[in-house]
Amino acid sequence: MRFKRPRGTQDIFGDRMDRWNIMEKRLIELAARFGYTEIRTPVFEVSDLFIRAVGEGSDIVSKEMYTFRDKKKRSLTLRPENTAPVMRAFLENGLHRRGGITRFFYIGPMFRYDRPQAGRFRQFHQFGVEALGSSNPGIDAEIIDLSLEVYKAFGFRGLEVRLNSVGCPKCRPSFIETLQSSLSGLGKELCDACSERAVTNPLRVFDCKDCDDVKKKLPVITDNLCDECMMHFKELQSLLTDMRISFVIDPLLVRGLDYYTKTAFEILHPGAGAQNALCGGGRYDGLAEDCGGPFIPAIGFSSGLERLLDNIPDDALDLSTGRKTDLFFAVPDQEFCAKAMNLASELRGAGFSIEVELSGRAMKKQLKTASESGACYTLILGNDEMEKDGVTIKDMETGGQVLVPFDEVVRYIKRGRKEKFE
RNA sequence: GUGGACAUAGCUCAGCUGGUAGAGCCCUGGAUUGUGGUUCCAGUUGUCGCGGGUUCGACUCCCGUUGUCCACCCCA
Repeated sequence: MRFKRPRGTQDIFGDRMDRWNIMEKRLIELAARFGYTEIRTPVFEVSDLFIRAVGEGSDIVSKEMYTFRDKKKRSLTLRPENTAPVMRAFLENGLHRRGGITRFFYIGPMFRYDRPQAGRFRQFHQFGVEALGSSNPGIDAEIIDLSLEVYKAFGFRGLEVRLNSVGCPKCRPSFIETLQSSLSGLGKELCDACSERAVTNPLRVFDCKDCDDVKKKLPVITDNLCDECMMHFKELQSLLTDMRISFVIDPLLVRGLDYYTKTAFEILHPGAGAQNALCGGGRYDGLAEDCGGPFIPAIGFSSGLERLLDNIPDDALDLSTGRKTDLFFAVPDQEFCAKAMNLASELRGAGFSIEVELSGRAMKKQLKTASESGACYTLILGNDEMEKDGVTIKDMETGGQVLVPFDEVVRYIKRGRKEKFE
């Protein structure tokens, strides 16, 4: 074969497709239970949206975007994340004029030109939630609660909520300054990578795994918050405590996207390897203004669905309930296909699902396929049956079979419905 | 973008220090001339990822390339 799927992409079908469908259905139900409605935005946007929102210095923008030009030379980008597009849609459609809180969820593919690895793809899928229009810490708590419910719904245990506040434009710049000066005083105690980070993106030093000793000497953001951020942070903590949601304050948690303010959180799944962050989120009070809109405080999170699906405990997602077809139609003589298909549509009209075997293969194979399809009854239409104006109906559990006249087939199957299909 | 491992039949894999490929599953046919989920028999599996080099000869060694996996950067 000449063609292969592009690097970091995947074909989803069969059992895995079933699992995806079950997972998505459950996510949508859960979001609805919290009053979130779905929003679908384009998979590509004007490149500037991401450059402005996510931040020019971020890795996402500097090396991971799928950017291309269309025939009018406009620069477009396959969305690497969906918070900025949702905010763009919110503003563009004038939804902020409705007032109150707007709650959206989304589910769909995202694209990042990154090196594929366990739980990481170039086209991947995210489920995410955005609540726009409130700076109340209560909505932060709601979002964290919702994100945890997602994983509970799939049988996860032992999850850990990491919580931090990354400040706001009032307090973060001065913190970064003190951080930088304290970093420059450390000189060679820093690893090579961190020496660079100290200049380009000092907050990222907190992510370094080699510089643990150094980190203890650094100032901590939660000690340097302005009054407003501090109060927000404290209120959120007490709300979470009231809601019996346990969390770990992690002053080293910094998010890679520029738009985050105040609350930042992650949900960790210990034992998932390097890709143990199942979901990340936070508040982005400045994003609406960055996009040229009014001040709209907002918070959200997004969850990587491949990571979710691959980490679901084995016993938690039951696939055995989904019978594919009720009935199977074996047709040993292909000349009778038309008659079989007519009967099949009659049965479909009566609400049954039925698969018609049109390959003309040996009976043995047809029955084998019937067996694997999980059908309760197999209808057989060949020479013998045609001569008697009926079809053979075989009960796949008992193996017994009877000849049923054509005009009684639907009634016969319906009679069996009670025990077989309910 | 960096480092490491790997790449053989549709799938899972074997193939020792170079002599041009094998098993299981699947699939097809038969025992059962139209009857499955259990047997038994037989058969088809293939540019040994791609390109180049060394060699009388390369799946095997060397180089490059593409892809996969793992880790880093970063992130979901």
